[in-house]
Amino acid sequence: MPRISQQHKELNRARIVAAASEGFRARGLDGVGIDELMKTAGMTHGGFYNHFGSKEDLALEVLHQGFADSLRDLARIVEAHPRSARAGLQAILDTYLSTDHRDHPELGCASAALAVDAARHGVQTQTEYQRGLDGYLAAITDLLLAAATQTGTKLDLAKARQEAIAIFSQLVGAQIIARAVARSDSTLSDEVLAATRKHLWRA
Amino acid sequence: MPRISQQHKELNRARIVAAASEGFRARGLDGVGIDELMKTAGMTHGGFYNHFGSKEDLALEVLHQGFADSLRDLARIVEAHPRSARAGLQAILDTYLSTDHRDHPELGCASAALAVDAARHGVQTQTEYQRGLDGYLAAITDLLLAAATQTGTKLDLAKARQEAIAIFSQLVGAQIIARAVARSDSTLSDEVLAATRKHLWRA
DNA sequence: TGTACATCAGTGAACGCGCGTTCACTGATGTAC
DNA sequence: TGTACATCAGTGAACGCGCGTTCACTGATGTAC
Repeated sequence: MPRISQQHKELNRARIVAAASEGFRARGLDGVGIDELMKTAGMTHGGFYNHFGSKEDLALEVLHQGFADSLRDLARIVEAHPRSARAGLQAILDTYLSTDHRDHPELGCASAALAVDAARHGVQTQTEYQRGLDGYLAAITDLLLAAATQTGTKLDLAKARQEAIAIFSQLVGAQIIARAVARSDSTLSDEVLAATRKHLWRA
Repeated sequence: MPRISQQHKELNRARIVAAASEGFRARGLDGVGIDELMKTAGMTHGGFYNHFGSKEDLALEVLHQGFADSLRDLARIVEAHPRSARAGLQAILDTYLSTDHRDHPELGCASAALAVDAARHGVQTQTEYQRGLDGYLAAITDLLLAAATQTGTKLDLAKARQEAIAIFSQLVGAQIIARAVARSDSTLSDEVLAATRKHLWRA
């Protein structure tokens, strides 16, 4: 059958990244093998190295693209509430802390799914994670500042960023904990998400 | 050399658990092999199955003991502030969000280190994690109630528990994020811990 | 208390398996004329 | 436009390696008399 056209090659590459994006987020960077990824992408494992130099390279691309996708999702939610930054922020919190997000890590936030993997991997992986985190924090900070302006509250940049970090920590932590007990005690898992939601609403 | 006395056997078993406790927290349940654990414990790998039925069994014991240890540490901090539950709580937050805790996951909170592993493992692992989490939340809830009583604030049980969940989510999330960028951007990592500390102090 | 024997904790080789990676091969694609 | 040839994406077998687990062996420990 080979060889394949150049655009077909690019499509295949995209398929590999898509398969890895879901697989890595669901089961970790070391939890899915190249053989399985390539099978999911509709190929055999040998061709992998026509696209990537190593599994590590793929992980970096997945991390990069995963954060970009998440940021795009975030922007879309904000745009759906053009009148009120506060409403946009609340919509983000609700989406993030939904049981749907908990039950589908493969489609969800790369930060919650891959933070621990980043911590256990090399500097390159951490750098990619860090860039994504920076983007996230900047987006939330902007949203907090916009909300403050709209409601006439005073809020300086430093404090807004501090708040953004605290909020994001809470989102990631709650989702990770909720996922850790999802199969053993779904009531407790639901409670963690609900309590965090209520707690954040009050601020 | 073999066979060994019964108390020596128990000591060897404890050594295996200790090695696994550090290894698993530092690099995950699937990140350390039995061969390495047994070597760290001062033996060869073959004897492992005289102590545990499988690696999974060891993981369950490590999780169980890890949470018990952490709860004991927590109680010790509280006892160091007998006059003020509020001061005890603040000491816990400071300890948890210290750079020292970030830099030594192998000696730190089992929840922050192993939550993602629990999510990706079987129901038994999740059940063990859940029991530990329950203990943690109960301890923080009690502390919040005690602090409210001492300061004359009204706080019902449901709200205290909600607060406890929110606080713990934030602790775990901040520590996981801080660890994920520790090697790539220590300034950002420090900032995450500091911002979360300040945010929690205000409540 | 002393002896004879069963037990069993630790050893180290071996097992099957899946991993990341390499490679000779293939034939359709892309290119030079 | 047509032809001849180089390129190279995907295939599938193979590589070395580390994993969790098994097992025959050992000799000191524990026990029965």
